[in-house]
Amino acid sequence: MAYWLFKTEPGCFSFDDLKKRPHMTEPWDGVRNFQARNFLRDTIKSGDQILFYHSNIAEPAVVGLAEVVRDGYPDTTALNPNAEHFDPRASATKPIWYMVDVRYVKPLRKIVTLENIKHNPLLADMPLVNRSRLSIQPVTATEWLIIMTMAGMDEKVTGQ
DNA sequence: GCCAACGTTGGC
DNA sequence: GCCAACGTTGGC
Repeated sequence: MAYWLFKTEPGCFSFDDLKKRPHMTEPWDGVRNFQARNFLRDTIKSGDQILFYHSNIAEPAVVGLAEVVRDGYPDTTALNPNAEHFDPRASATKPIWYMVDVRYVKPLRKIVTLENIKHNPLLADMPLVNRSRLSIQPVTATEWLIIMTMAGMDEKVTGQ
């Protein structure tokens, strides 16, 4: 079981949007970056835990927890000419882009802002700090525990 | 809304 | 396969 940080612009898809459908899986589609694609296709597995991060807002922050419920599979929005993230290079046999399904777990008791994270030297190696544009990022178990503590979460390792 | 960082594209 | 131009991300 591994830990990840998934970024999203809340104006596009927010943690509340995920919460509205707690009993449905939400495909995490539209990722069009090769490094993030590789994580989605090869590394991220069902059961992995997710820090849900809101970007491109006044106070960017980790706001909640989610969980991967389906391993990577082809992102068919790339094949749909009407879809926002259509990619004419993609095909059914060579999908290029991948996605996973995630489910809502729970909000953090206190959100952990980017500013909070930047102020903690133990989190200085997070891609969020030094390679902020990567939209799907690995999180170490240590980083996860630190962020759970900052978030006021009693249970250090989540799941339920 | 500005702009720096940086990933991607395409000419050579 | 280098690298300049271009486009996008995302913090501020």
